[in-house]
Amino acid sequence: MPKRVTLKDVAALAGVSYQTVSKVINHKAQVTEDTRRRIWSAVEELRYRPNVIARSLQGNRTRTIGFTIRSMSQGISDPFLNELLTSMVEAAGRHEYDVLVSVTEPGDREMNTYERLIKTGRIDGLIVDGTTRRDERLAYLSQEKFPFIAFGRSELDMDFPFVDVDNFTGMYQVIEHLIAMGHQRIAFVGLSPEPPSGHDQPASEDLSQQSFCAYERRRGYEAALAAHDMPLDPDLILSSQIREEGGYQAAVSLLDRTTPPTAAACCSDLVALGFMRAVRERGMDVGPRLAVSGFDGIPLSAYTHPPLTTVKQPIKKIGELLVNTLVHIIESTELPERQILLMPELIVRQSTTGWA
Amino acid sequence: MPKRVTLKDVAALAGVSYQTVSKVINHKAQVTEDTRRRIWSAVEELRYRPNVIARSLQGNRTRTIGFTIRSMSQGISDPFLNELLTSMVEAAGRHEYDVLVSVTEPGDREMNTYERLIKTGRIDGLIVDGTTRRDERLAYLSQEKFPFIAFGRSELDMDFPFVDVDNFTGMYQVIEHLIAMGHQRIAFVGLSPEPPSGHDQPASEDLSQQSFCAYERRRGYEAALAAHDMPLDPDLILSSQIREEGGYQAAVSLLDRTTPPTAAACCSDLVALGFMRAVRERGMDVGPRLAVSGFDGIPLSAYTHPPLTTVKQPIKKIGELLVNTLVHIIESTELPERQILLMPELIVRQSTTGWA
DNA sequence: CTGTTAGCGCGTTCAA
DNA sequence: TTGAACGCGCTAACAG
Repeated sequence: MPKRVTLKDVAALAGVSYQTVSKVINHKAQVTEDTRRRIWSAVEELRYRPNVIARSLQGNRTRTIGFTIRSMSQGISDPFLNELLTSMVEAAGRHEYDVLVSVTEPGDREMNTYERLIKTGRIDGLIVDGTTRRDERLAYLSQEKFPFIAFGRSELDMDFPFVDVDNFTGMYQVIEHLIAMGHQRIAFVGLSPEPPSGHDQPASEDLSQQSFCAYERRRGYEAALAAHDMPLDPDLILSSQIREEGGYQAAVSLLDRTTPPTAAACCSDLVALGFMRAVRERGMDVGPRLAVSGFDGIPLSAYTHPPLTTVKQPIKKIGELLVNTLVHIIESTELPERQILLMPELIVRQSTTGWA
Repeated sequence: MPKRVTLKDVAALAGVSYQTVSKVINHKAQVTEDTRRRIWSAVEELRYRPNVIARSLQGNRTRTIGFTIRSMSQGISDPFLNELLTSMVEAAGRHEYDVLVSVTEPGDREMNTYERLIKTGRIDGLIVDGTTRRDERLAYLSQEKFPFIAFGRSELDMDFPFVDVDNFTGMYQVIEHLIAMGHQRIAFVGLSPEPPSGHDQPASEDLSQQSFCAYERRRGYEAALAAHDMPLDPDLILSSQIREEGGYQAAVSLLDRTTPPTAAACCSDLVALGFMRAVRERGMDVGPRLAVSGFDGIPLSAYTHPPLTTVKQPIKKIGELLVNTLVHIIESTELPERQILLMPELIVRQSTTGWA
């Protein structure tokens, strides 16, 4: 580790006290033009950069925001992370903040992780991903009055800041589209964090385990059917693991029935891909007679075979809004909006329409 | 922001000096069983957690490692990031380190970003991604004697720690496989960071801009052809943007020729997907007569249509090795190996063999 | 205009 | 076995 240059080194070279250097660097000083120049040239010569740790200690703020991803099998969709993280880090940079990433595993020790995160003083605020219907993490952070923002909502008896996409409407639009294409038996492939449960048995009845966004999407499915006076057949509602394999298995279980559905609305693009693979393995074609839709709008969805009908989330914008809003909260500056709901966009492609 | 509990608060409650508390907490004290118990119960009651910023300042180490991703269009493949980052963060956690993520954009200001990163004292070491053939970042870090490790090698006149995959051999194996399948005209679709250049004109001759791993893969391609006495046709070597779109465009340019190739070895799975889409749009089938291969072995590659022949990188292991090695370097502890080269694994699927 | 004193929370002396 | 003094690098408040 190279020796670090400190204020005192600069001060020595410039022939002033180091406190004066500090003032000049922070533009909080009335100094003669001469000493200012001496100081800045010493800074340049020594390539001095202020120690952010010392600054943090003294200022009681780290200019760092935390971001927790839930390890594998839950939380954000793979191909999103890059884009989300990049947009968050870039947005943070614009406010001169850094981003610290932590991985948390749902379970007993999870709250300990959060406690450590917020009580050791290494971050000024936290971005929480993958909210559940009853998310204790949010309740905890709120109770501790720690600045945070959630990517996704939750059914809590409290207000908290969030950025979310209207998953209900997104799925509603998908189902309406499928109905418009003439489908009568539309399956819904939901998400479950753990190994696939069978039919309509959520992996656990515990609301604190159920993904909020998956729940919203399912509500959108049910509402759309109801709005068109179509029956809700519990046998057509599955939940699958979050990745390709889950969709594959769901498809197997659906397609081998005597009366399989003619359309499947999947809760993620990756799941839809797994689903489509199973379809092809059975020698069938994905298209108007057996429609498959995804959710997320990952870039890849345009390049699958057939290209996937999906709902696109404005992921870059989400990252920016999360960071910008959180920074406002941290700095207690004026805030246009603490709760932001974005509309997703239905993208219709050949996986539901065929090649016409 | 809630008020923070400090050592002094604990000391007051336990009725001892705060220095004593510090010793007990760090297990560096001979104290009576009685005071020890009083202290720990005070810690519990107050839910005291040591302030890591203060610790960092005093100890001159932050227990934080930095990870720089190159923003969009370069660097690590999308679907990898989640897995790599997760494995890195988890591995770091085992050493009680955190991970700070930065985004850097290749260009003039890039080195400033690195200077800031290492001179402001916020990280103890750095993991550098997306190395180029002549990577000035590595030279700079090395010259500054800042602890770092690269994901990927570089052609520098110096030794530095890295974890890399043998991309040369990986691509070599792909080409041998294609040759064994009877192909005589095998195209190579390389990677270029910027908008696609035409033929064999690297976006720039500047080695500091050329991706090292892409170069290695191309060398593997050339070596395999040579080993089988096959001619090297410059017209069959393209470079494409790193994502799906690039593969799509490369395919368009290849397939519309009078004598198109019968196989295409792509430098990434995403590129291969774009390629395959273009093939299908022309009413052709990907398979033994028009083979396409990828590189990376992202989970998705098993679910494409047809499933993609690819080279799988042990990404989780890479993340762990990067972190473990870097921590050894930071702490100057014994080190089994500073330069680690992992063998990738060829996975043959139907995109080159067809459905038998 | 500039330097001095003080303290952020902690770990490490060294005395008591 | 415990506590007092000191300093990590910096900024803030005040004194000169």
